[in-house]
Amino acid sequence: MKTISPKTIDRALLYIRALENLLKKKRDKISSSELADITGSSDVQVRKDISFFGKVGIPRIGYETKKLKDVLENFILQDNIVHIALFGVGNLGKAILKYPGFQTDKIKLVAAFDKAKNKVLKEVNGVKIYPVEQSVRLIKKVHAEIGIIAVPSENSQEVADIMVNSGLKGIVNFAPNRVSVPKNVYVKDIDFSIEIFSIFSHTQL
Amino acid sequence: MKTISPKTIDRALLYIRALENLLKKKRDKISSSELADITGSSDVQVRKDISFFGKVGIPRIGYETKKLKDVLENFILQDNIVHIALFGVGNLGKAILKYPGFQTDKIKLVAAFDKAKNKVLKEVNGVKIYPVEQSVRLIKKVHAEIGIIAVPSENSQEVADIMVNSGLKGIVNFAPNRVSVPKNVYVKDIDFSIEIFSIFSHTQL
DNA sequence: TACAATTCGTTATTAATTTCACGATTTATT
DNA sequence: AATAAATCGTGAAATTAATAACGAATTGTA
Repeated sequence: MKTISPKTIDRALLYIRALENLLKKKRDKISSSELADITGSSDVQVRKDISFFGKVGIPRIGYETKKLKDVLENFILQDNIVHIALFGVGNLGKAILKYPGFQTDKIKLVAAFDKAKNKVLKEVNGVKIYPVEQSVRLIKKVHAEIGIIAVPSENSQEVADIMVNSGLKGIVNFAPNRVSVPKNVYVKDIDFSIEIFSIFSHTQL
Repeated sequence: MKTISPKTIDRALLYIRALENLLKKKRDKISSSELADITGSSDVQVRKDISFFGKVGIPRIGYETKKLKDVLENFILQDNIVHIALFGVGNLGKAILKYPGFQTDKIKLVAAFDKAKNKVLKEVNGVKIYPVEQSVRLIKKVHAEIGIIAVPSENSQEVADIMVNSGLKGIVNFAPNRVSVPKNVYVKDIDFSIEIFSIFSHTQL
C-alpha cells in the first residue's frame, strides 16, 4: 500500500477547485492535459496524482468532472467539514471574513475574535466577533479544527497559545514571525514579504 | 559549478528574516542549529544551504549574524531593491499597504491602484493610490518588478493583463482563480481556502 | 602543548518527486 | 472487422532534495 504524498494532496486541492469551476460551466468531461493546463501542472503528473485515489478515468475520453471531484473530495475531506476560527479583525481579518471560499459546504468560518471592544459582537459576513477572553470556551464548543492568526506580530504568540489551549490542531499564521507550538500542532506561515522576495528570485533566474 | 535550488533560496529568505530579528536583539553570533530551530529546519540543512553561498561560518563558533545576513542578501538580491505595485485597495489591499515588511531598504511598495474614485489620490502608509487607467504608464515610470493582485476574482484577469502590459515579471495572485499570462511571467497563487484544506489534510495524517 | 569539545563544510547515502516510456483501453473510421 | 487515434494507468529511469556520516578547524583546558 503506497502512502499518499503531501504534494499530491496539495495538487489535488487545486484539481478540486478547477473541477468545481468546470462544473459551473457545465463541462462534464476533462482530460488530464487540460486539467494540467488549468492547474499549472503536467498531464502525467495529473494522471499519476489521480491514480493514488483509484482508477477513475476513461481511456480515450478523460475524466468525468463530477465523479473525479467526488472521488478527490471524499478521499481528502471524507465527510468532514472544516471549521475555522479567526483571530484579529483588522484589515486582513476582514478580508478573510469576506473571502468567498470560507462559507461553502466544505469549509466554514465559525467564529472571529478581537480584543477591541468596539468590534466585539458585531457581525461581518454572517460571522460574529467575540472577545478574546471567550475564545478557548467557544472554540471547544463549536469544534473548530483550524485557526488563523491575523493579529500584529506582537500578539501572535499569545494568540497561538490560546489556539493550542483550545485544542486547535492546525494554524495559518499571517504574522511575520514564527510562533512556537507543541509538535503535534501544524503551523503554516504565510509571510507576504517572503513571497515577494521568492518571486523576485524566481524572475531573476 | 553547482546551481542553487529554489528551495534553498526560499529557506535563505527565512534565514535572512531570522538574522534581522537577531540583529535587533544584538545577537552577533548564531549557530546552524539555533538558526534551524528558529526557521523550522535542521542544522545540516542550514549548513548545506549556506554552503552554496560560500564559507562564512567559523568552526566552534557559528556564523556572524551580520556577515551571514549580508552574504545571503547580496547573493539573492544583489544590489537590487524590489519595487511592488498593488492592485486593489479593499480590505486585503489595505492590509498589504500597512504590512510592515513592505517598506524596508530592500523592498518598497511604490504604487497602489484602484478603480473606486473615492479611494484614488488618497495615501495609505505613505503610498499613493492611483486610478487604474494610469497604471501601465506609472508602473513603467517607477520600474516596478512585482505586482500584487488583491481585487475580486471577476477582475483578476483584467488586472493580470495590465501587469503584463506594464512589463511586470512576477505576480502574486490573491484572487481565488488562476490568471493566464505569457510563460516568461511568473505567477504565485495564494489561495486562502486551499491553504486551509492543505493544513487540514496535514493534521489528519 | 596535548587533548577534548564544538561546530562548520562536504561527500556519500537515502528518500522523495518528477518525468519518461509504453502498454492497455476505448471510440471513431474505413 | 481491422486500423487508427486518443487518453488513461503505471513501472522504470532520472532528477531533485533531505539526511547521515565524518573530516577539518577552532577554542578552551589540563
